[in-house]
Amino acid sequence: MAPRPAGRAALIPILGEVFREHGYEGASLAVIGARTGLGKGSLYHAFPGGKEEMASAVLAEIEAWFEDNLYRPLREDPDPRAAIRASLAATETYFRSGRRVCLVGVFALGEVRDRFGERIARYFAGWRDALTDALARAGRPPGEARDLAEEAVAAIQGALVAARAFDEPAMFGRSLRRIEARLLG
Amino acid sequence: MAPRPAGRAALIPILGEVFREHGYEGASLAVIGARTGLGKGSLYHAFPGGKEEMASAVLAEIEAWFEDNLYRPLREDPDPRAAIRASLAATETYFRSGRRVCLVGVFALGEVRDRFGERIARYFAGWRDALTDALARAGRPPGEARDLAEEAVAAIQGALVAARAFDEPAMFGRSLRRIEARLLG
DNA sequence: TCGTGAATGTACCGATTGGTACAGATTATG
DNA sequence: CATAATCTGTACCAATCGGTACATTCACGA
Repeated sequence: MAPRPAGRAALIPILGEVFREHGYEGASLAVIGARTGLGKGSLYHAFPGGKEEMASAVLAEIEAWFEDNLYRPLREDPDPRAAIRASLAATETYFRSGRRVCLVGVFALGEVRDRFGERIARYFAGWRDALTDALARAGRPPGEARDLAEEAVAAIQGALVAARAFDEPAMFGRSLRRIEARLLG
Repeated sequence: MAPRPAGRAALIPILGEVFREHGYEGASLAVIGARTGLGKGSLYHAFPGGKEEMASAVLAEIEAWFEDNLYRPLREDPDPRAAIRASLAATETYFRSGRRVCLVGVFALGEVRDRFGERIARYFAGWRDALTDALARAGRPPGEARDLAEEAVAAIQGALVAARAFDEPAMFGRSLRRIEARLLG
């Protein structure tokens, strides 16, 4: 596939934040235009498929980031315990210590799940499986590893919801530390 | 306050489902009308404040339901361990074994949080505090009780997100059983 | 300096949004 | 039956939605 204009790449993080803050349907072309400083002409030039293509590009970037920065290290780091610790630290940074919301989680709860269902499931499954792998390599019995991983992935999502519901971002860090204790304890 | 027409009460559960499925902004008057079988005239007669009043009424019903069926029993049941078990069973039933989403959680993640922020926080705080109370009465040290409660409330939200992301409602029941083990173990 | 294609802003499209106005139907009360 | 209050459907409103069309501007190679 032909390389898209460079500007496109720069837009994706902005689009990500807009989708995070407003959700898929809530992210109108008006607010996207305002945040990117671009008119519809430019937006549709970079993303001929409109909003759907924008969201798809954002999802692709997120998938790639998590694969590179979380899943692969969890699977491949020779020190699985260190990898688990590092992955939780990266998670805290990525979600801005609870001030940022998980776009995939938001999508999962909304109507857009029908549109991106496969990729949403893949994002979560990738996380769970990578964590399962690390836990197993750290000595956990396979079944227990998978259970713990499933629990941790869900707990992270829940911590993001709760931190936002309480309007208390610090809750996210507390949750991550509890999760780390459970995983490594 | 004067009692609203009886029809109003019957509408609220329907409105709740619509808001759950579509979110606040996604629940257009068109779909609300279709689901309730009522025209705008009737809807605005029952809820002069429009969508905001509808959502507010739904939230009020949810708050009351949780207070009556979860929070108060957790605080008052002389057998706190039985109360915790019962509250988790009620939770599984309420969320239809993971097929139903938490409206308050959905609101917390969306833009509507600005509109209902206080009540969203109160819903979560009520849950956490009631569970903290039961755990303390069951013999947990106060700090540990509160931590466990916070973790459990977040975990329930996370389990709902994950169950929907994986499109695997059974995950919710699994999570609840793990939570029960942690709380009572 | 010119030409060319990419990049961009703007006007516009039909559809839909939340909300209002109001006339007519329905119901309860005398 | 008559009258009044309560409901309810429909037509309508301005604003906004996602998306298209197109004329203009821009950067850059020949």
